[in-house]
Amino acid sequence: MRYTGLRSFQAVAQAGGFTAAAEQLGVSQPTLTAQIGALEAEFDVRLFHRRNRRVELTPAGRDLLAITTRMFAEEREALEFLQQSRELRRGVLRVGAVGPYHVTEMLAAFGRRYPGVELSVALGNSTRALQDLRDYRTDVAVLAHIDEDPGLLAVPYRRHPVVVFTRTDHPFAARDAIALADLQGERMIVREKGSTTRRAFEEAIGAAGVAPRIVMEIGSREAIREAVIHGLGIGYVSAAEFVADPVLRAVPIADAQIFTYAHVVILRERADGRVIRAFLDTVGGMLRPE
Amino acid sequence: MRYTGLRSFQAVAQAGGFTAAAEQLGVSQPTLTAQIGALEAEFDVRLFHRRNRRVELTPAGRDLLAITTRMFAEEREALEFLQQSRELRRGVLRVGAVGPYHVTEMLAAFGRRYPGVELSVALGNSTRALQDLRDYRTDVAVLAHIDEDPGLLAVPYRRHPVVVFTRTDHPFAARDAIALADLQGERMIVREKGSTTRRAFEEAIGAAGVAPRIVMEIGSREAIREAVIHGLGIGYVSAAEFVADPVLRAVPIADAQIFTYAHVVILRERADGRVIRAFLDTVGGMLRPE
DNA sequence: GGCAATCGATAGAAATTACCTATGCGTTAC
DNA sequence: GTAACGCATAGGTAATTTCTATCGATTGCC
Repeated sequence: MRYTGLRSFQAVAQAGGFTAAAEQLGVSQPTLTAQIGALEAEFDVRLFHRRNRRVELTPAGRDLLAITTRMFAEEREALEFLQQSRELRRGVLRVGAVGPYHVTEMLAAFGRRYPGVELSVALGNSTRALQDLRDYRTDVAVLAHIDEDPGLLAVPYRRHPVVVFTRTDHPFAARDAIALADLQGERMIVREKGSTTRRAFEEAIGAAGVAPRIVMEIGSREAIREAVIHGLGIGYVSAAEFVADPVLRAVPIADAQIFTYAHVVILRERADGRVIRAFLDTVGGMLRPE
Repeated sequence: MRYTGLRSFQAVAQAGGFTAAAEQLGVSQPTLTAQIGALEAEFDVRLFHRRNRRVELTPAGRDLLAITTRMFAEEREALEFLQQSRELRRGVLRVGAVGPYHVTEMLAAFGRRYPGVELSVALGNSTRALQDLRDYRTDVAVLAHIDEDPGLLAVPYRRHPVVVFTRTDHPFAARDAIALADLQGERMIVREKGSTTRRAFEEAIGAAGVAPRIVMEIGSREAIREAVIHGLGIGYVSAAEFVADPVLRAVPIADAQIFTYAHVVILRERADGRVIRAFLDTVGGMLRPE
């Protein structure tokens, strides 16, 4: 009652009459008569003088109007906020990712489409990214890794071939491509166990029966790159993550389909969230598995 | 729906849970589930993460909460205002009067009883006072005059004898009282036609068959006083309105009951107004005819 | 000066909304 | 492992809101 009464009061006060307010409010005039009557009766306060055919605010009504005007301004703001949220003219999208490679591209596209939505990116390893996702600290994760958790939904975004890279003084550096078999006995520096790239690579050489000579295992892309630059051996990396250098050369592997995949991962239970849907939709138009 | 939904949202957000909010709000928990569910469905926005057995605001929820908090603060203020109006801890009382004689006394008593109510007095002639009353510019009028208008309600407040006043060098000045008959042939200065005092006075001398000699008719108490001071004749005035002066002397009339009455006048249609009722009630305790 | 139009009040009924009880499912705590 | 806790669901009830029809009164127009 209190809300409806105040709303009717506000409308009548602003419209300057019951009939006008009723039209403006989309209700019938007796409704307003009843509601304002109830309000006045409950608090035993006259809010309007019904002077003949005209209504006029009492002093108490004037004071009340000042308050309700502010109140309904806030209400409008709340509804406007919700409306804008629905239309994604505002909101927040928080993304966790292991590297800036793909996520920047995705967020650029999303940002163009929904300029009102605030974007935030948390970079970290895949474990952290997944934990943030599960804890609702992020809405989306961009990962290579695929967790078999049924609570997760992973959408393949893009795949990249794994390439070998060497110093320019290595024989491979002169070639357009190599064959997997060429790696037999090669001194290689590899990623740590658990690396998605390593898993894909080892699967391929295992299937081909090729056995490079592993000289070092390092848990960092950047560190491997340094090691290769210093001539400790050759390395491999996802083509998307290869950083050019004057003394380095990336060489494709011709006869093997070794890929790493970038996935967009969300919580299945949040798949119907509006911002998340919009993000997947935006990203969906960018799918281009190499 | 919108209001109830927002109220439920506000309660859950502040209480930190549906059950706690339900208790605090005096409704059942499913009510809140339904209402917030409806709100979220209507705008397709998640406001809370229902994470296991705990609820947590989403970013959108946090933004909305900031708005609704302000909104409900305004609502509380509005209800508080109405509550205070009911208890007359605030409000306005506007009084119209012809002179400050009685109204000051009444307002002092009213002000002591209802310190929160703002008081205002408009002094003027009785015509103006009545017009202000009819136009709702004042709530109460304090008048001598009684209008026979059925729309008015006049409460007698106090009555005052009409006294004769003279210069101190006039024979009457030495007497404790005079009789009506003593006025026969006296040079008198009288009020204008329509004056309540004049009507009461003439009624009395008419009944007694006494005929003073009217030397002047003036439409102002102050002007009559000046005229008497200058020796143009003797005057009469309501005892309550007599202003002392070294050269003036007021003399009661022993054998006549000539009175003027102070009335508290209100519009009958507003007799049930809270402030007006309170005023009449306060004044009622002060009734003391004479 | 009379008639039509306008505005708010009233009465009674209909539709929508808000709300409750009972219960289920999953998690947390002892 | 069991009990307690917290939110979701289902179905029904109570309360509020709102409607239509009509009246009474005033204002404006001709």
